[in-house]
Amino acid sequence: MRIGELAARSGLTAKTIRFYESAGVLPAPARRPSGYREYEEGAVDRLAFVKAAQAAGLTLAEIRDVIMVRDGSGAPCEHVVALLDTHAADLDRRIAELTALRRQVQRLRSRARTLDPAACSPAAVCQVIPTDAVAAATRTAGRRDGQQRRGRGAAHC
Amino acid sequence: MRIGELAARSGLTAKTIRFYESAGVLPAPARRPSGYREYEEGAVDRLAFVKAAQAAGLTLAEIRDVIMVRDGSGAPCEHVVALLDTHAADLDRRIAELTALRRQVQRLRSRARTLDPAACSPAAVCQVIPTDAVAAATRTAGRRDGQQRRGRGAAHC
DNA sequence: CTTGACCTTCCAGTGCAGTGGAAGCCCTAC
DNA sequence: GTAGGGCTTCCACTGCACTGGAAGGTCAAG
Repeated sequence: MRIGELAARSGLTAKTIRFYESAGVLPAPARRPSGYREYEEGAVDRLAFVKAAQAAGLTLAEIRDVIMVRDGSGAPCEHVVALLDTHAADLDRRIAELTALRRQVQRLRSRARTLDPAACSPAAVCQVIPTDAVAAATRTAGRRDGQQRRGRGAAHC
Repeated sequence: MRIGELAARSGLTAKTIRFYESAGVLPAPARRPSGYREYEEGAVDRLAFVKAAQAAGLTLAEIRDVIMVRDGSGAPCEHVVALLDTHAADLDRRIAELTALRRQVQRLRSRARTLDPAACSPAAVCQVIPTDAVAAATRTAGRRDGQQRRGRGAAHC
């Protein structure tokens, strides 16, 4: 089948499928004389796996590694289980961070109700966010290094 | 004071301070004849506010808006409270998503213990991640608006 | 023979908050 | 007069998963 049909059958766009090929999660298919990609049935399953693995929180780079193990030495199950464990730990940490941040926001929000809007001084910009209180609480949490986003789901619609 | 001293006093780098100026969260200071930035004391407070607002989950764009309200019409408290409410709702949503994902990963992980590694077929890549199970669980989950962050990093291999 | 859907490649941009580095000026101490 | 540290600007890059668009080739129907 051509890329358009694969896109329709997998629920992805043709553009995304080409991107997946370049990302190494989908093998480069045969080409027609015209240059058009010609996919076999297996491509649908492969894309289903990619979607399922993404939904389980794996990145494309991780999925690519899993697939390379699969296409090389054999069953990647151990590797996958290790990835799941790592992601579970990441999720626990992130959930704890976000929960702490949520509590902090709630505290600020509640405190705001007790403040006099007129008492807000330009120097502090806004007294609802005191310049000394929050820092410690979320210093570990709201750090901004690695992206995440996971949880995806509605990611591609 | 020059930018190096402000950096030391605020706990940021000079580079970050210049970036904040370009992002509109720190007003452009006076310049010495040499072109060096010359900051007043207030800049320390301003940067403390920016850090506190970031710790409370606000983005630089939101902080810039708050500051523009402050420097314009007056007290931005209402605006800030609205932002806090929005972020609280975002956090609730994201925590729920991540919690659902966490449960799903746990399910896959548990199920993996019952599987025979030899039964893994190349077509499915890896039976630990079934191509039909996960989708529904996180389908409702992550919109891409709220960035997550957090250090995933190549935890595998 | 043309229309239009479909396909190709390549380049660039998105969002977020910075970080890295190059090329070059300023200032003080030795 | 030179060594150094600090400062300036500008551009590019990070991570992640796409998405948009341009310029052009392919193919079947009318």
